[in-house]
Amino acid sequence: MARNKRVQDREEKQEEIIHAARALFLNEGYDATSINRIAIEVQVAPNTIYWYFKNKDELLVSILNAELTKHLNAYMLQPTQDPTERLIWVVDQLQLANRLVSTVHARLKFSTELREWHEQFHLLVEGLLRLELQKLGMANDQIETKVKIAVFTIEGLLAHQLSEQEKRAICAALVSTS
Amino acid sequence: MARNKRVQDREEKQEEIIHAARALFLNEGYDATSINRIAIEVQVAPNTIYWYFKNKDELLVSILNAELTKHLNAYMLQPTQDPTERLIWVVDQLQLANRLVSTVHARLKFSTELREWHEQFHLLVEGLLRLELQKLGMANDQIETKVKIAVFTIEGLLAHQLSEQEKRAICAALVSTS
DNA sequence: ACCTGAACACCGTTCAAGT
DNA sequence: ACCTGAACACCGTTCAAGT
Repeated sequence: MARNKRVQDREEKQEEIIHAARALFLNEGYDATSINRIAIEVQVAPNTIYWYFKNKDELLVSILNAELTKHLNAYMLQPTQDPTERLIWVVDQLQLANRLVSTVHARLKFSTELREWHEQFHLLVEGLLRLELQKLGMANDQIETKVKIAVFTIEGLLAHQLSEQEKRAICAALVSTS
Repeated sequence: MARNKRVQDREEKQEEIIHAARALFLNEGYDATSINRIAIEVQVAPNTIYWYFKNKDELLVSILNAELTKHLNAYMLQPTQDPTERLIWVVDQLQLANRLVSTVHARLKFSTELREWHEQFHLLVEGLLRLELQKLGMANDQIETKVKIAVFTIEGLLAHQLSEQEKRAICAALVSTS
């Protein structure tokens, strides 16, 4: 059917743009990557990007959703049961996407779509953390505060490069039930 | 002396620009405040700003230094000895300058001067926190990790608006010695 | 439906010229 | 020393026009 063919093409092209933009955002940064630069990579005119995405921030959100799906899958399939190691694993994964993470925070004030995505992401991470802390048998009245401290600390770990040793000590402290 | 007179004038004009820019950065935000807008406020041509400050980020650093001096003074004069209350006080002060704080983080990647200022600021805050935790008699091998968690959590508190209740619970947990 | 050339409005910053 | 008019290079985005 012509209808389906077209939809297929559109999605392929969208993914092509997402893929190119993702690489550029990670390597050069969001601000340093002009729409023009992405367009060159995909071999179209700059304004063609706007046929597939409402604007630069929505393109970013599309990239983030693709990344999230990918990593969430890996998280679920993780073998380790040790909570400290699981937390370190998450931090390491986020570290690799560090540039995207800080871009999200930097652009919160410019895009409501991004703000919504960010809020969803926070709720998701908090939910996963809550589960881990419950599994450890932490008292319920402590959990909410600990979860928030943990989430903020993870963000801090990403924003400020610490040594491997400091990172591990912090992660261990975050999941300690004392 | 003509020499001194001139220096005086220059500093006055600089402070005038700092004062105007501070208000605009706080009310409208750094990005939303064009150099042109500041120039209008001070009644000069846009490029005149560059006679007094190397660029927009250096103007920001000047504003930050003025703020820091002011608040550091108030911190030292604070009457309360309760560590939780002292911490909440700091968070509240930073909350009021919230827009400046997030601007600093957003612009770290664009300005080395700002990066240096930010690092100094972190060292200062960590130092003050370390002192507070030592006063509480916390074990030395725990302090470094706790200090880092506290600093990151404070940043998180500023970035994400929480309720008064949550804020207090978190601050209390940060200075708990258990 | 998809793509483009040309333009728009705006930005921080620079430079040569004035006093 | 201090200030300015005019320009530069660049940005994300829009619009009318093409196929």
